[in-house]
Amino acid sequence: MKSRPAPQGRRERAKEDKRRRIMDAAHALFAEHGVGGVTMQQIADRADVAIGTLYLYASTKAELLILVQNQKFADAIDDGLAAADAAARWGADTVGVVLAMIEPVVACIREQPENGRTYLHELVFGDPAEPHRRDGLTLSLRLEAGITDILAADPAIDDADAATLARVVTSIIHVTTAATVHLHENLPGILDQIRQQVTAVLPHVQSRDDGGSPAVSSGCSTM
Amino acid sequence: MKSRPAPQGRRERAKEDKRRRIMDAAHALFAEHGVGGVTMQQIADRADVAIGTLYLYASTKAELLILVQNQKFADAIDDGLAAADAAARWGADTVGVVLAMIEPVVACIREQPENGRTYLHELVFGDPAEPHRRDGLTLSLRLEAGITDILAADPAIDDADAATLARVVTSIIHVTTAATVHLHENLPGILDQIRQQVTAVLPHVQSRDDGGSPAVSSGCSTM
DNA sequence: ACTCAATCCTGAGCGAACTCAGTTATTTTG
DNA sequence: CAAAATAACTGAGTTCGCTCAGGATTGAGT
Repeated sequence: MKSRPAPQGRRERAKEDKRRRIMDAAHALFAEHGVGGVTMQQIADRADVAIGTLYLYASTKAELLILVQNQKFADAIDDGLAAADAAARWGADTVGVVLAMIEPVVACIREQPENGRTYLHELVFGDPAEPHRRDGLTLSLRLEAGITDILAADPAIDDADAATLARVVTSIIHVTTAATVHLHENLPGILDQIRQQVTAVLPHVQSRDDGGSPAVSSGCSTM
Repeated sequence: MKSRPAPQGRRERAKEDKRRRIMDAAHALFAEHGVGGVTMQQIADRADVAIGTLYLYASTKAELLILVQNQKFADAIDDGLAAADAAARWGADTVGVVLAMIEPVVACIREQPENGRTYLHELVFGDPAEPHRRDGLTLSLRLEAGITDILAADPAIDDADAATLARVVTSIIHVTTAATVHLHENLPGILDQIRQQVTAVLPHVQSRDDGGSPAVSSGCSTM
């Protein structure tokens, strides 16, 4: 009766609609007040569902945050991959390419420090069984794989070490962007800290200032 | 009446006694059930104080955990420093010395995984204003300083880089010991992961089996 | 010995994350 | 189309971390 219910059952559509409302509500409230400044009840009210329903879509407040942040994170990683590609084509050295890749990601995390910190933390330390967290971890792996590729392209880096070093770089990013010690610093400051550590870690031309060694280099590669 | 009240006022003694009881209760219950399996009320009961009183001695459940764990952590660091000294005297290479230093610390954290993970996390991500957390951070710095010394003693490592690399090593330890991904692994497994990463990170003699290219390099720089 | 600050302790109560038994809406079956 | 089966939703209730107004204890002043 009354026209075709159209694609799929009505139930599916209702669910999809609810998911949207919940995500929108959570996104808006988290963005405005930070995770800690919002209650699940508020989100449920804004999404016009009961709290119980909210917990059907995200089994935890953290999961809800992750659900929302995954989107931004995914975009940031895509941006980073593109930027890294551009930088590599432009002739930047390995550290430069890595930083180009990282920059959007760090910016995304530090955009709203509280949310970004909590997000990162929940990803790494939370229960990977939760579905949204799983998605986030997959994203995280994509980031790490991207870094691995960049490192593997450097002739000075043994291919066998590339993955290990990429993991190290990931740890550096995680701690530097999320630790309370660095909370007061702005984005350029954070990126500098990361650059310093990544530079020290990669088997690059050691920047000695005792003479006149060319800084940017990668020029040592024979390409 | 009745003998000398002895050292200081009675109040001070009562406070000291309470602190002891609280720490003992927290220590025992955390050890047996893990942080998540114990309520503040249980701790208060066991220490024979009111909950309100508990919060006078540790302003947060996390702070209470930190208060308890700091002791073990401090001991572990001392053990590590001693072990590193021994290893160095014995002639171990830099990675070996670093691992000797780290081993007791990792063992301490993984002794009761849940508590160790939470402890580490609260240290790094919590509010440094809380006094006990401050103490823990100081310990953390001691660990990092120890690693810095070890690295600085290696002629292959630029003194300027030692501190930076020590921070990287600290990040590696933090993520590898506390991330959920590594939760299932046992202590040797964790230490292996750390060894692998530390080895990749330090500008050591790269083990090349491809023939004869002089490994250490940095040789591409014109120095 | 009495008063009276100062300090410390107490536990009922509050807020918020999360649960679950019961209800309602949708789809399937006869 | 009605009835049964299934899936989804609801919100009062539970738990636990944490607070704070009031009560008890101590030690100094007189």
